[in-house]
Amino acid sequence: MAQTNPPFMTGVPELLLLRLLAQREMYGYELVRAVRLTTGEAISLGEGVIYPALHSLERQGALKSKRKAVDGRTRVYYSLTALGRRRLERLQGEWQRIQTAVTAALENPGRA
Amino acid sequence: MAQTNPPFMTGVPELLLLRLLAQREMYGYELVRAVRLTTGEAISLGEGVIYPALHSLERQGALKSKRKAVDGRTRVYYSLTALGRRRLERLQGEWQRIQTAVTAALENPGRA
DNA sequence: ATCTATACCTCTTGCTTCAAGGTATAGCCT
DNA sequence: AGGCTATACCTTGAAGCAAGAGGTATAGAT
Repeated sequence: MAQTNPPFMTGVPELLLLRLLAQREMYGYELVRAVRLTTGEAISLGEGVIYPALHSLERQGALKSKRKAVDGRTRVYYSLTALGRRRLERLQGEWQRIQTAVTAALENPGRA
Repeated sequence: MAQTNPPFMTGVPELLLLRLLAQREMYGYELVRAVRLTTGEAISLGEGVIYPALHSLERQGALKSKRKAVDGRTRVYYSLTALGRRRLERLQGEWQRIQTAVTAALENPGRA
């Protein structure tokens, strides 16, 4: 059980969170569903992935949080900082680089 | 020093090795250069990645090896087994799934 | 009263990649 | 002879991360 280190997923949670939060502020539980939706159910991240990732990003200054009470529930809304936006851009570039390279290698492993 | 867990690289070495060896048998040192070439220098895997990966894949029965002496040097040539071919197909599908989902989420994080 | 959905959280388990370092031969230049 | 580079194999240690399982608590519906 507990499939550890699933292929191609390293860095993906962070990238998706930053991308979603670049649009509007959201809270953890909401992000769990948003990831499933925006990836067309192809990627599903559990709370055990989302929450630690959010905390880590906040600790590093990429996100800032704000508690809000809604319908007697407490939500923690996250939004991007300037540092977070730069981080998103950098990560997005990395993704582009690797995605392009791997796809090219798969299609044409004979020549560069 | 030692950039650990670089984003988006998990599973990539294995995928690239299987893909290259699906074309023709190759030896470790050759694969190091082949990866650089076929990815247009975008991805460069050191020997510390290649050799352990090859050993692991062989142990799991995805590869078989054959020693050859060439010009007084000993090379270990690897080639795919039937199990390795199935593994390549499965991994390639995984890559496709995640690559498509992430790209879609990056372009259009608002709607599925 | 029970169950489901919402909403937060932590801990442990396995990986995996990567850099650095280690061995040995062949060929070239000085 | 001596030194350097390229070839060719290899191992070890560090750092971190995704995932599942499990834990707490409130609101609303059956």
